[in-house]
Amino acid sequence: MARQKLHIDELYEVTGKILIEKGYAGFHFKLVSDQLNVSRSTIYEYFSNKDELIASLMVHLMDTIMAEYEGLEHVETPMQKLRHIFDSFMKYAHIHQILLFAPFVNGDASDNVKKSMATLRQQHHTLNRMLTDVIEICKEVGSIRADVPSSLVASLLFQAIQIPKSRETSEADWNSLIFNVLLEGYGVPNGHNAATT
Amino acid sequence: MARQKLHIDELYEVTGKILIEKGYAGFHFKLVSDQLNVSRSTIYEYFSNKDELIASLMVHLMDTIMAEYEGLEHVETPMQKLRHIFDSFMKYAHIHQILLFAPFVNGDASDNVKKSMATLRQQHHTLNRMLTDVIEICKEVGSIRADVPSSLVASLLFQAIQIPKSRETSEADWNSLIFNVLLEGYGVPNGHNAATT
Amino acid sequence: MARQKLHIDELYEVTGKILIEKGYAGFHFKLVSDQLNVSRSTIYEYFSNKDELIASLMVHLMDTIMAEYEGLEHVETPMQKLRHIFDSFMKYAHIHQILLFAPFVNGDASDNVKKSMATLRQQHHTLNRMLTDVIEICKEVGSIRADVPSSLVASLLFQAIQIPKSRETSEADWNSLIFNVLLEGYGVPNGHNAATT
Amino acid sequence: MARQKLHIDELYEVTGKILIEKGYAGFHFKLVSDQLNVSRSTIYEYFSNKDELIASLMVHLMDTIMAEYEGLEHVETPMQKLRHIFDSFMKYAHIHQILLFAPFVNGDASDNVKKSMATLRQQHHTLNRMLTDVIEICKEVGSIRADVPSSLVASLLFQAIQIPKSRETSEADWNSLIFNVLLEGYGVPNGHNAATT
DNA sequence: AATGAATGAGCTTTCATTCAT
DNA sequence: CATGAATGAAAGCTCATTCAT
Repeated sequence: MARQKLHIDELYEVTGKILIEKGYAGFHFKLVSDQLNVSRSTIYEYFSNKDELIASLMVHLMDTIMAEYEGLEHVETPMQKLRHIFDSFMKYAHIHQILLFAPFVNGDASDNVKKSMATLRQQHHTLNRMLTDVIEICKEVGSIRADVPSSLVASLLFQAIQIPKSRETSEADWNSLIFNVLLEGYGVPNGHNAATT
Repeated sequence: MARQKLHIDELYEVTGKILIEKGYAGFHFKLVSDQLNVSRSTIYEYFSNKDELIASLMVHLMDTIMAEYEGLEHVETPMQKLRHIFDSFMKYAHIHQILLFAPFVNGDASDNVKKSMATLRQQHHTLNRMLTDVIEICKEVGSIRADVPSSLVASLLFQAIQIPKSRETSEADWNSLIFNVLLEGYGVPNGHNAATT
Repeated sequence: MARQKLHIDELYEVTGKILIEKGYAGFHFKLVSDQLNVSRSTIYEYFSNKDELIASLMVHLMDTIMAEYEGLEHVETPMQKLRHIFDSFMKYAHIHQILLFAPFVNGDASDNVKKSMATLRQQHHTLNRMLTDVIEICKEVGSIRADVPSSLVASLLFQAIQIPKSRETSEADWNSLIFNVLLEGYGVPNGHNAATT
Repeated sequence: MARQKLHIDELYEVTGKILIEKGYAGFHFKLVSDQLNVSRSTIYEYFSNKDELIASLMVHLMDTIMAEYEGLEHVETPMQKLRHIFDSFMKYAHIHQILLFAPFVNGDASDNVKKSMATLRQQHHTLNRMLTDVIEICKEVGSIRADVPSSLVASLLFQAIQIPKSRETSEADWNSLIFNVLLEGYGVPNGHNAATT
């Protein structure tokens, strides 16, 4: 077979795709090398083991995500901030799916992995804090019900990444709809909702 | 090693636990046999391969789930029906998590597996239909917003199984809260929700 | 399953059949127990291991064979004796096929096996000697070409057991034909056989 | 263990040897890898399973055999042709022994295996036809007795591969002798063969 | 006697990883 | 850099054999 250049970004792309499709344990170098038309051993020139590749990918993806929140302070209202965060969740839904595999990464694989995962945890924490802070402020200004735990609001917003995309609606409209439904509920105000107890 | 009796219900239990913890590809007979203190080969006396065990477990679990909907017709209002379904989602959240791995089961493993998975798909379809029907009726009687696609409502209700349980609140209260938040939204009616565009 | 009596003769029969069909290494207790509708472990009540069963079967079969030669001394001419031996080869062709697996039997399996195999070798040797003796006498009386090694004649006679049975001819006729062809050749006397060099 | 190069021809050689010694079911990769001083897994780099290796070997061997019959049309008399075929049987006796295991190959193992076995059956059929045709022609020209079924003649010629080699005679002489004995019989013409009934 | 259930040994196969070129 | 080839560890699976009932 003719020699094939390995491009890291392609490697990352394929790795992410396989992770989503097959799960963490279902990820194998063979699947990657087959799709990139390179030899399995070539990947080892760049990453010394499976977990290093995945951890490195995660850090890379997390960077993409964090970049979204650079100018967040300048966004006007807290609810607009929340919306911004939600939009970025939806925009990078696939990335968040991948990051969900973080707990599976074997940190003992190497020091590099350990470091990557530490960074990742750090950033994940930052992100979480940012979201919770915004939610708390929303509550303070009276935009979000005080009787709903912030963690629940955060959960609902985050889990929206798993909602299947609509094929009839544009992505923007679909996201708006979901955000709105979470905010206002799918119930009809003053409707026949007797079961709410 | 002293001979150890293998109980199918324990086997099922451990299998489900490992599936949730490690994912489909991360499931191995060794993990099971270690936890049950039996020999790996003993499991093969009952299930001739991984997929047969998992498929069999899924059918078993699905039966449990379907039993929940026996008396559903007698529930009074559609919204109460919806609540009933939601409650059973939450009650069997762990089961639904396991059933999410159904697409990974290798149907070619054996005819038994093929049959099990067919049954499963059938029941899954029935369940889906039931839920959608209830939602549609809720819309008709004016309990659920007509502008929200039923599939989205279904998604939100179903994905609630992934929300981490609260440690401060009783399960019943927690479920009520979630159901209520989905219905009425976490936003404050007539609050400062300018970002809803 | 209802308890099933295990009859040794059935066990022998099935064992022989499987040996012929699958070869020595392809023989498994599971195949036997399935065909006899008994439990695998039941066989161990009679034979303490695989090789013991097979060795025992072989001794049993060899006895059947040897019985054929009881009255051989009273047969008139040496060629008639040869024919008698040949007929018994053909009659017990399937048995001889089974006995061909003798070299595969693992004598270390147990002392019983060792003894059985020793008996077997002894009888095999006796049989061989008997055949060779008859051939030698045939040569002496001028019935068999002196220029053909007795071992070759023996080989040809014995290997006839592998010739597929004819479906058009009765077994007796078929055997006569083969014996005759071995004796007189399939060539036409004084025919165009220039390649015989 | 130091790394050891695996040569396909050695692999084929050892595979054939083990097949003859242990039979089809008695063939294991471990036996092979032990004899070649390579790791068992190394063999899987070349053949993805037992049957693929064996099927591949058989195709390879069959090619060797078929090459023998390239110039057969130019051989003068039919009896010389027959002799040519017989000689090649004897020359490649060990190959024919191996090919006898073809019915045991598990075609379901993979598509490659299926294809190989189809090729093999095809060639086997060609070979069979060739032999039968020559025999029929021999009959027509009066070299072979018309009262002997061609299938029997073919059987006798083919089964000669199982006759143990003589240690006292050269291979050429031994083959000539066998061919001659089959043609003319081991009986003495006009001798005391009263048992021929 | 006959059986169901359990086990270990050993074979099959996959895959991360190493190494010489 | 990229590769082909080799390897060991571990998972998948089969089967002879044991044991309590």
